[in-house]
Amino acid sequence: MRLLPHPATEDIQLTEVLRALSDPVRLEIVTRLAVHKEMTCSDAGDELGVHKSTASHHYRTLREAGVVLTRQEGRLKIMSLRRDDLDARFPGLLDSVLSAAHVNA
Amino acid sequence: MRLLPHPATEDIQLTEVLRALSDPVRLEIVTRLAVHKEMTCSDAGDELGVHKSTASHHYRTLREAGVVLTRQEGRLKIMSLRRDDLDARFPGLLDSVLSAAHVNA
DNA sequence: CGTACGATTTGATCGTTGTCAAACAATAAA
DNA sequence: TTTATTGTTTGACAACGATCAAATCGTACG
Repeated sequence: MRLLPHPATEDIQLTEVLRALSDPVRLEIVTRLAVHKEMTCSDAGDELGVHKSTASHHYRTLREAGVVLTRQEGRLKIMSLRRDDLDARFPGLLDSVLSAAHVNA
Repeated sequence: MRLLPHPATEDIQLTEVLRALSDPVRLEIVTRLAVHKEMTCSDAGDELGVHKSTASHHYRTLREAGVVLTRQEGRLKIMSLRRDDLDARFPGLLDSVLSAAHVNA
């Protein structure tokens, strides 16, 4: 079970998180992760309406911004929200965004 | 005392607000507005370190996203945060962003 | 009216970004 | 080892965005 490179919690930048969340496709990914806890990239991409390479680009953006954590299991890559890390760094931010996006966070 | 065109509260879009706040210069403007309540564009621009036309572009972006309200008094334009509108539409969002930006909201 | 002031607009430049398509890589399964 | 599955990477392209400089606009004041 490998982990892809992620920024440390203290290196997560507010403007980068906001930027990552400001794209509709990425916000959709995040709201789904809020509901399903974990998702494979394949599942996430199925209903996004963009090419898989585009989806992959968004996964990377979210990961590099520190919003999601990605681990590899077999040939699957599994994403999850970095809830605790984000809450520690920017208290209340993720919750308010999720509730603003009509997700029962 | 004239008002410039602004989006109605119900037309404020989450992704546009996040996008507006994701630029360091604009986030700086917003954090100053959180402290000073009202600012002329001239005052705001003085310490931003960008050309006044660049600053003007950011004012417009914030206004069109529904983050700030701009009114004209004489030859001054005065900006203020749309706190109530943003709170009504996206409860807690602005506060969490401001506190994340180290502002005693 | 002419001048100064405050701010926007326009034009140019340069980097970034969202997108698709096609090629590639890595892992699992037959 | 061949094949299928899962994602990533690369390349190309169009759109956007941040920036500065110069011109412009609107308002107030001599």
